[in-house]
Amino acid sequence: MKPKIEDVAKLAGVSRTTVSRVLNNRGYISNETREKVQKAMEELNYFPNDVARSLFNKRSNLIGLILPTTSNPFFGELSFYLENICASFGYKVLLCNSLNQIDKEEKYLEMLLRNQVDGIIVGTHNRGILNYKKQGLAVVAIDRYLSETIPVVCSDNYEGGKIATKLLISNGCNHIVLIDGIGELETPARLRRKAYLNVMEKHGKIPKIYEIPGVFDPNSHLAIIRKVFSEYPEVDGVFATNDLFAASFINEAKRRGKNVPSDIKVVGYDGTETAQTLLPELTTIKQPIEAIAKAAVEILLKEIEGEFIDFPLETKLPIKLIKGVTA
Amino acid sequence: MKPKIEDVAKLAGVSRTTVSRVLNNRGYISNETREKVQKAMEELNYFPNDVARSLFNKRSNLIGLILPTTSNPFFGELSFYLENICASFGYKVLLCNSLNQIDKEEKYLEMLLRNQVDGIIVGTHNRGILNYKKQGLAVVAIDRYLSETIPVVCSDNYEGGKIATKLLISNGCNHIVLIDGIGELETPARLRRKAYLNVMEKHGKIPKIYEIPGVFDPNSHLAIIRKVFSEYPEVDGVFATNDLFAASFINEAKRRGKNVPSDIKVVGYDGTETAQTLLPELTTIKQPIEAIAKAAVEILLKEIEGEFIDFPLETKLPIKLIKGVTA
DNA sequence: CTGAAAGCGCTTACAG
DNA sequence: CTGAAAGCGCTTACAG
Repeated sequence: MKPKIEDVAKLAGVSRTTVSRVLNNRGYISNETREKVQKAMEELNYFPNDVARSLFNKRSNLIGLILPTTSNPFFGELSFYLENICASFGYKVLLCNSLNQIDKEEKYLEMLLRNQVDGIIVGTHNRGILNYKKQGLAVVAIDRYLSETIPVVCSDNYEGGKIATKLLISNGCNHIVLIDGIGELETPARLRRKAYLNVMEKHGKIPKIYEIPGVFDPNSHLAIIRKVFSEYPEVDGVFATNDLFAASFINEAKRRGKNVPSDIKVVGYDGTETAQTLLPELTTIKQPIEAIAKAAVEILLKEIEGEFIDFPLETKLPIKLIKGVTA
Repeated sequence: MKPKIEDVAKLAGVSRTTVSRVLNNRGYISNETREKVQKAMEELNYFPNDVARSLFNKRSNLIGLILPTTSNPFFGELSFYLENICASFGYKVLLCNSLNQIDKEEKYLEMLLRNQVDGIIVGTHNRGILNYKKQGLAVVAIDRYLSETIPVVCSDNYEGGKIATKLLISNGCNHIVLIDGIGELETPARLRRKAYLNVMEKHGKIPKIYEIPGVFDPNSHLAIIRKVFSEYPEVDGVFATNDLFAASFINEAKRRGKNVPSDIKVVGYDGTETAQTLLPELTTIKQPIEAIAKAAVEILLKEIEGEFIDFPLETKLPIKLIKGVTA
């Protein structure tokens, strides 16, 4: 049904080898032959079967992308950039939304390996990936330490946490709460918390951390946020480690008749385009999402193309404070 | 390097055929043999090469997903559901962010065909797809009419537009503007506009339509929104065909000292989880994103699995008014 | 119950 | 400059 290389060869009156050669622009072919072949390809509306090519070449030009969920604006934007940048280099992206569930991640991982992906970009917390590094698979992590040999791309989380906390302090807050995701291992994003703790200590203030369990389920934020108000009513500053947490908090504060920023100041994190459009009032730390994507793809391609070891194990990109009105 | 079926066969002391059989659970195999083979597979940490399988089976279990951009919360959430539902049926998703650019769409389309996808889910405006329907490829469109034979899944756009416009009118608005994306052909989403026009006419009100060109670039909203204020200062109601337009409008209104809703009432569209979290005040028409995704995948799989013609050409899912405080 | 052979659609040495 | 042959890693009739 679909034309194959043999059909083209027959129509053009040449061998399959020759057709393959014009397809790949390899070896010598007379112009006459090339034209005959090209005409035949057009006539048949032929395009090559990349599955067959991958099988032979042991190269799929496929990249696996594992992240929690594209529903989240940070990962939605990140996946857009990652995919588009991959496409610009001729790579295709297999999307995996793992919701940070380990069983899902393992299934996705196996799926990607079965599909012979050339590399994997990981934005989830799981450490299971590391088992596969041995298999010679190219891997790059975004904001996650997966193993000593897997390069990481992240933004300057410590600096971001520092700026956010300092801003709240210099704006006169005394009871500053950190609203963070549930305690993941030592991810770079954890440095936001570390910076908060350090700055608080340095200024002689008592830190208070509240952890949201269902990080990617906005409906789960409320219970914890209510706890902040009931347990720590004197709260007058909040550093939320992502903008959705910040928004949920602001919303609940309003519902309780608190004014932001006069009663409570709030700083978020991420600064996605979506959040900036929907909630431009929010003061937040903006991550350079496009730059992160670019760095991640470039490193991964270096790994894939085997350019020795001249890629950095950690790439830290600068963040930026976006001054809104909430802090 | 990577173990292949032959390695397993050798280790287990059987033929490749037999290994394949236990892999696929096909034909008769003695328990003894099966166990030997399974042991060998584990020992070698073997898993099959799906590229080779696809080549033989002429079945890739790959679905192409073409949409404007996962940066946009509607498509971010949609792609999450689509991918997860596909995964639950054993299908993998190749992500394509076309930004509605025709040249990109054509390239993506060719890429998908070369990769032998079993089907394509399309959420972009392009009509080029239709050329390929002949090739026997399964296609389903989300909110787009691509051709007479391609099934469409959408929410009840007309009803949504009607509810939104009526709400503004019943809330006392007299100068209601529609802020819409640039004039695409006859997409189902166009019915939002049609409903607006019909309802306005029925109530003897003058419609005013403003079109935003860079639909997926929030930075481009502002110019048009300013025009609304300068050209039509009496505006007291806005129906925005997506929540980001609505947010941009509200933001500019505030900047101009207008109060929403007392001076101007605003109704948005989409009601994504992200928008509901970041801007819960917004009154909007919520699309049933998960249901749309489910219907789309189910129809596509029916097409792929060739279940005759028992899938509907148009699937219209109900929308819901979310009462916020902006209208 | 098990295996040898052919073939999925390509590409690449190797000859000529 | 061009082609016949072998092979990428699988699976499926067909025999036995």
